[in-house]
Amino acid sequence: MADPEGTLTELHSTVAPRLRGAGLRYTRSRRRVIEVLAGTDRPLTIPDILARAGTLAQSSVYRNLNELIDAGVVHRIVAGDEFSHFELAEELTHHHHHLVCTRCGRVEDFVPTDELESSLHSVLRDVSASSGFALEHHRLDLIGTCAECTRLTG
Amino acid sequence: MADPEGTLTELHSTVAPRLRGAGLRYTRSRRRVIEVLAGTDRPLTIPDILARAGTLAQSSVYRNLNELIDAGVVHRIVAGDEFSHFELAEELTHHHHHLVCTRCGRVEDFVPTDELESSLHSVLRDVSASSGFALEHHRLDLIGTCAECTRLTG
DNA sequence: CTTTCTGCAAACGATTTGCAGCAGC
DNA sequence: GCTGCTGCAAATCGTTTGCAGAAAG
Repeated sequence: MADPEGTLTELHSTVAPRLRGAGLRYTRSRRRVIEVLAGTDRPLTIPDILARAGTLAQSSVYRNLNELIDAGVVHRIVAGDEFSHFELAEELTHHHHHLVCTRCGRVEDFVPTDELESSLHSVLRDVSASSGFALEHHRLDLIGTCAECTRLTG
Repeated sequence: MADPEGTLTELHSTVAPRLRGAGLRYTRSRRRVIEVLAGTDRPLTIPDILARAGTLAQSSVYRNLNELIDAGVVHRIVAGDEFSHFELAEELTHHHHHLVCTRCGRVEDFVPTDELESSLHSVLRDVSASSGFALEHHRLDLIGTCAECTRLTG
């Protein structure tokens, strides 16, 4: 958490007005949660976050995450695993999808090629238009076994 | 559930050996669950299934679904909604993706064009190959508001 | 100061599980 | 018959919530 490049500072100044706009205070706990999420390249579970955050009540983390989600700053991923996973909203980072490991439940990010995204977009527009569905966003997950689990169990 | 075309009979004769292969009996409850899932065009929740199945204990449905999933005959969809949704495995029906409504939690099927699927496949192969991830399958969901909810609430 | 948070512990609710009797083969 | 399944009720466990004291502004 050294932040030599001022990335966190920049992040906080993006997040702060969003919360204020939602009538929320940008408290120390919320800042901590945001920092933890910013300091990783994969969506984290509540236990992950608690382990990295120092002293924070579990209930506060749950509550804060829900508020951050309502404010559009954090995104929840339900992977089928026992825990939900949380990450910063794509708007604060970059568009990506997920690799979900069916053995260990771990979720990792992957950034799609422009080619994939543009063909995806054009087709999705058609589908939603023809079914009267108002598309907000899409979710593309690759399900399988991560490198580590493959190594361990074949 | 008239089944004039014998579709259900055919389905049962596909499912039965799979269960036997997994050391499971194809009991009346399990047949019923399969029939209910076959009789709809969208993934159902446990309450949905109970409402359509006649008299079945909730715990048996939960238990049976898990066994059917282990046997590869049923597939679980976690939509972020309070309940999980269940559908027949694609192998018993056809490949498709989902439209998930963020307002009412309803999940509907959509069948992708060949164009989408083939570009998806080629890119996904690349991604998984380069990350050491053993790809089993993919999941593409469109998230938004369904036609009905749009009509009701704008 | 007033309002909104936090931490604790208790409540919730979807899903799982133990057990006694019943059905599949 | 033996084994595996069902139904019921109780237990589990991730997540939510009520409340009294503590920070934010």
